[in-house]
Amino acid sequence: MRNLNDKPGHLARRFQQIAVAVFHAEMEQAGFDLTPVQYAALAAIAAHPGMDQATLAGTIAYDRTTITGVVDRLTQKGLVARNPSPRDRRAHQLSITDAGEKTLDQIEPAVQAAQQAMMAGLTAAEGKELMRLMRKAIAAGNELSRAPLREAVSARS
Amino acid sequence: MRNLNDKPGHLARRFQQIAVAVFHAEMEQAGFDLTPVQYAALAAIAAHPGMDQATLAGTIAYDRTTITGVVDRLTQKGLVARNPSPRDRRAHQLSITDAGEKTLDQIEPAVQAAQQAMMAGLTAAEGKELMRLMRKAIAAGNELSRAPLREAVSARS
DNA sequence: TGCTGATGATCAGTATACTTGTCAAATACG
DNA sequence: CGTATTTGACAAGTATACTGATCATCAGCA
Repeated sequence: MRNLNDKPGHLARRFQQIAVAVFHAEMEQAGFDLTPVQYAALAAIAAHPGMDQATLAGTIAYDRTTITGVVDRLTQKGLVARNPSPRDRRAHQLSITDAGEKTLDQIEPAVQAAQQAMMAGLTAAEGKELMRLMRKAIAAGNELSRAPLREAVSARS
Repeated sequence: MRNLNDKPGHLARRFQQIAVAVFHAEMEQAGFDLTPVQYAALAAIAAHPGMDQATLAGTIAYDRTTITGVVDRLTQKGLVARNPSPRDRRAHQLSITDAGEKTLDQIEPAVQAAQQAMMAGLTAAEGKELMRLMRKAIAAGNELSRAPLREAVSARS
């Protein structure tokens, strides 16, 4: 009988489920209230200030409609500012606030701890191999999800 | 700077995202409207008829509150029956209907195709190794999520 | 028997994720 | 220059997932 443990789909969900739980736990212990998505978005905005929401979505491989809500919550927490773009009146320019910058610095240890905790059962070599295999599988399937990863093209025109 | 591609948390989310998309695509192509969770629940009920919802949740590692909604939808589709348990008036006994059994048979090829498609970028050996590593990491972190996997105790002690 | 704690199910609330559709602005093209 | 297509953002609707709470019932124990 085929067990659930033989299905990559089940294993993927389960691994991600644990990863999210670990992230939340570390974040709470550090005294912050940031979800994995919110962290990824905040870090991406810090790295590419002035990007619009669609570009942000592509950079971290999230759906555009999901990003709307994420940015809403980050704005509400005062970590991100959303301003009209001078170049495209449809778009919003995203930038990180001072509070956002500070938060990003302070949670870095918790983020590192979470990434290690979710690999706790593996040796260092196994962890590396797991990441390599996931990267390879993801690269092959990138276009299959609605939210493929898109390289952030720096401003050109 | 640390790239997203070095974070197991991001890779896990991305891989799962693609896995779900692939599952949906195969399911739709086969003419069915079952989500991954609904499939897992249906298969588990078929394998252990008469189990209650809490046991089901433990068997496929889902949160109990999530299972409530999943069973609702399966019942609405006529694939699963929910009856009061004769032994515990709090509990609901779950069983698969004839339509559920038939559906389960018919979607099997699509499920297999989905499991293969999400590993398409890997060699067979790599796929096996990816599953082994995920299983190992999951085993170590099983208790960290709110919905740990629980062995379904078959009628034996 | 009465009390206490554990358990099964559900609900309320929050946050992802996705589909589909709409709207306005920008861009491409003839 | 005007139209057709694309694009950025959002709204509505569905389905996971989780936290925390409530409620009824069950089981252990004094």
